[in-house]
Amino acid sequence: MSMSSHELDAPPWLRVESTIMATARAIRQSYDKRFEGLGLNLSEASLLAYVAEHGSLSQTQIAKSLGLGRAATGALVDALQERELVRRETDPDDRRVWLVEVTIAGKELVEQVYESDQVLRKQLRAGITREERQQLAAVLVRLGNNLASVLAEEIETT
Amino acid sequence: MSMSSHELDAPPWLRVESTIMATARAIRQSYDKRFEGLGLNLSEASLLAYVAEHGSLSQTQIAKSLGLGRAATGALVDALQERELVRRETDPDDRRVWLVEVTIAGKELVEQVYESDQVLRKQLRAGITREERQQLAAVLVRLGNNLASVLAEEIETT
DNA sequence: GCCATACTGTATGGAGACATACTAACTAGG
DNA sequence: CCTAGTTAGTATGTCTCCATACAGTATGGC
Repeated sequence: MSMSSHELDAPPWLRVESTIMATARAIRQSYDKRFEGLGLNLSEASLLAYVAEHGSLSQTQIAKSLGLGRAATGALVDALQERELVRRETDPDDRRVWLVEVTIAGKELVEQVYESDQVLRKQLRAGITREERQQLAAVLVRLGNNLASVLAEEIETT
Repeated sequence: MSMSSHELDAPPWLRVESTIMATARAIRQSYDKRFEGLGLNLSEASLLAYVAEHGSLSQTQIAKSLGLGRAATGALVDALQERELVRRETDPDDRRVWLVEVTIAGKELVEQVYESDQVLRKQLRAGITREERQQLAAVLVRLGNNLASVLAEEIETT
């Protein structure tokens, strides 16, 4: 609602931050809505698609690849497992590990995830060139790196 | 360690979304950390600075300007009021309304907020030109508009 | 004046993620 | 061996926000 036009009259740091934040939230909302018919949210769909593509993976590997914590990843796997879209196999080489795999039903669902995604992506990209998208990503990554060093610095002796 | 943060190997939609999301979270974290010494988080600092600049405002006005919901705004005002950085005055013209004002102590703190912000902003902007920042904002806004129409469309059964 | 409607602020419950701490299990040094 | 340190997954508490529902108040049509 309040996301459409960003005429926030807020202090500058908040303006930047909240624009990014609001955009992120909106993307999540759009995808959640789009995937709703499939009974998935964005995170679940992402996990499912990722595992479908890369096969048997430990939860820690998944967490790292998806940029989530291990706890959050475990919860997602729980949810997907309950719907039998995914199953956990024991790792013969390491008894601590669950190897996560997509079931047949899961693979079928992934197809629909891809379709839904393509429709939505097209809408989101309207009026934004490929070049702009790439620049957006590049700047965000640099910003992320700056943030990482700021946070790291803060820990070391300040 | 967390330097190489973003080599996400995730599905494309998640890559875009999670980059934005992660960046937003990191910004929030950085500011929270920076404001920690002042006993504030980003949202509280923003609210405080905003009210300090614009004077007596209702919570709804503040919520709108800061891009938050009314409930969240009320909670922030509660927290700031408890520390006596802000006080609520009744509106003589409308008994539903609280007019929020910054106390003397609050105004002093705002000065420090500005200082902290300037230091951090400089670090975040390292290696990013003004032009790039403006483009970033512009693209985000367009993306936000696309998202808004997608969400709206979804409701109107177009 | 009286009523329907709209708006302010609050309470509550839920979503989604993180940080921390814990158990079980692996691994390397002696 | 066996102990210390590390890692995988889980449990718990917290944070920040949203959505919804509610009570009190305002406002405009009649």
